[in-house]
Amino acid sequence: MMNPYIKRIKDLSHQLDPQILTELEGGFVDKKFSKGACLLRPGQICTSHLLVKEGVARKYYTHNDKEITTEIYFHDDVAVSLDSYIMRKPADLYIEALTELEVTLIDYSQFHKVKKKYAEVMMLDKMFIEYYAVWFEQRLKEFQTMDASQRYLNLLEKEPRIVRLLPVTIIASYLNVSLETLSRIRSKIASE
Amino acid sequence: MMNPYIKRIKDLSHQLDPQILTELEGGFVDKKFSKGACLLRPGQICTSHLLVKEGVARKYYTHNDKEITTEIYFHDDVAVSLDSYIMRKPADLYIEALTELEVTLIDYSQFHKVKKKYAEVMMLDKMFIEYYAVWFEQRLKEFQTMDASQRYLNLLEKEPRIVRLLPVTIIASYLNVSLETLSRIRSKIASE
DNA sequence: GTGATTATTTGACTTGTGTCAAATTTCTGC
DNA sequence: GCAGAAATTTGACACAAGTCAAATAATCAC
Repeated sequence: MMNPYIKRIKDLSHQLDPQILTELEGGFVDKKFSKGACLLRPGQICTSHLLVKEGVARKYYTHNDKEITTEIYFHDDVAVSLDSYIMRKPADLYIEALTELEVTLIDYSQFHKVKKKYAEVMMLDKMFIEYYAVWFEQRLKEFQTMDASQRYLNLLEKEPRIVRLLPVTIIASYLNVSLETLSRIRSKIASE
Repeated sequence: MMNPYIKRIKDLSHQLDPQILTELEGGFVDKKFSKGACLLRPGQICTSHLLVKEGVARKYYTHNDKEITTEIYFHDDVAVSLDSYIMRKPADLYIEALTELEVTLIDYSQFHKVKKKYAEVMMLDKMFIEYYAVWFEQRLKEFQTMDASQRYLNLLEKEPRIVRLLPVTIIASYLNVSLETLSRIRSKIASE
């Protein structure tokens, strides 16, 4: 189920020296958000990674009053506006709690210090971003090669939790189709 | 013109210790390709970065016999199949010379050795991938929010060299529209 | 230059998907 | 359980963009 590269990152991070882990955890803060709460909004600078412990969140931006959902986070996923985080500039998107949500905030500056000190942490961070880039490349390919139905079926196969747990509005905005089109796709599939 | 983040990466790489530069260059090999030559094809493992010194190249994949161009490289751009390179698995795309081409191959294993030895090189590599991820995110956004004409106008503004120097076939496949549609878009713009 | 090939444009038609509006179903609070 | 709100479905229509085919323009070999 889990991507093998993500698995490798996890395995390696569990093998880190306890001393390093302690230093890393010095920059961790646990926080709870209620459903609908906004963890990041346009104009704010994203100064931490958000590690989801419990609940579901999403990242989205708006364009012509339409919401476009770009990522959906479940347990153990990491939410961050990479653009805002690395360039240290204001974000142009929202990160929102879709349910009651518990996250661990991994503060930029503490994480940065530990990365500078320990090459293996820098390496893990690099691996995380590599995975992120490959994920984006894959997702772009899906938009370039699949029509709406194919994207839906693909999502159903690769991310069944999204289809199972989230309202049509969110699923549609993640697939970048209108509510109505998604509804028609589903009824067509059901009638086959 | 140049992206500020890319500029920062370049500046930092010019400030590297001469000793490090020498070690890095130990893994460099210059190579020439003739127009139409293939630098990488599906099934091969991408074991180096290709730094373009002279000429133009592109990356593309095929889907239902249609070519989809994902990146176009000019002087100083770096071509690599990230997926194949980091996972060390066979590529599923082509990298092709669009003109007579001169590149510097940066070999994986030598580069890897130097990265392990010098944290600043690892850092630069990480910054490169961060940029790549942000670039992909941006490109995905373009496909999600712009129609064919907007994508063309956007390309004209952001990457005029592509529009100016390359045949319609390539431009169309980079914009993910048909030849005919691109042709109509251009004539419509010309008539305004 | 001339003919042959290739690239580009134009035309006619089809289709996927969006939009707006209305109907229906599901969810909520009380 | 019921009223009202919200979410989802269905219908009618419009339009962007694809496809196939033919015409025209540009390029190349000799």
